[in-house]
Amino acid sequence: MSLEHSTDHDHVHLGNVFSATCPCRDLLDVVASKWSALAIGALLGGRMRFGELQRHLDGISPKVLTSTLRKLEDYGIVDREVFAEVPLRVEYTLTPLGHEAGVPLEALRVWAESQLEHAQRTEAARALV
Amino acid sequence: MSLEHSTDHDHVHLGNVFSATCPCRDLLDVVASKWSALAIGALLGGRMRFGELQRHLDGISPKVLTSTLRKLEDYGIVDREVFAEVPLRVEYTLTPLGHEAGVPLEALRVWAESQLEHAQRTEAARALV
DNA sequence: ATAGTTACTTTCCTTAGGAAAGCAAGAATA
DNA sequence: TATTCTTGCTTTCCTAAGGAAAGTAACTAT
Repeated sequence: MSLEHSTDHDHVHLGNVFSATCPCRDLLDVVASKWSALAIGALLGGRMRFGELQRHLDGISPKVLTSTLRKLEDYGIVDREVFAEVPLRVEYTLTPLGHEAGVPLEALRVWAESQLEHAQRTEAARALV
Repeated sequence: MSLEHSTDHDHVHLGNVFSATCPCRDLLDVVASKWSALAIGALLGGRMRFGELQRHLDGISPKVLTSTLRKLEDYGIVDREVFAEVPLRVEYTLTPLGHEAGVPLEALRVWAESQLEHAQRTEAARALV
């Protein structure tokens, strides 16, 4: 209840996403996207290879998957491991930061899935226009 | 623990965001974006006029704000009210659905803001390349 | 007649998203 | 030896979305 004593569990608010120049705005931008949310969601289940991710994220092109994973890697959300085998094996995992981001993203995913009926209704509404 | 008896509190999983053709994929796409997250976050504080939102969402152009709000309106996440005054007044509010979406989005925002240090580190790392 | 207010729209340009095809590096097969 | 197969990409091309700047409509106040 008190703001006076903070513990290790408290996340200190250093930034403001509403400010255009705050670095945390970029972080939000990277994470708040359809493909990032799905990639992180998939990786919550454990490490995955490029091809596995591509099959899991139905409809993604290899180009977009690459750029999505690279951006997440740049921001320390996923980790990329290359195994010099033949055929080549590349595995992606979530970093601790990625796991943290995964919690609200998972909740968003669950929410979206639970709203199917509503989505169908609005789709029908738009079809009438 | 059991999946046998569901109550009114249970959200039924009707969809799968990982499937490209599932309507809930579109819903996720609309909501999982920088500007949508910020607009919904701002509106969690109560109704707002167009100009207020524009000032609150630092860096957004009126064109992008309009298209963001229109999309959210189409999906039943925000409500738009026009008051025939002079000068014109238009107010935006969250629908119940919007409030639901706001919960995980707020958590994502808080997470992004708490990770400022990390964002600065990665920014510094990229600057070295 | 001019300026001010609000909520946009329009134009133009750049960036991101998406489909399709190509590529590199070996291993296995014919 | 040549072809095929696998994986993890990259490249090219095109369209859609994002962003900056200026313009517009409608009415009030000066």
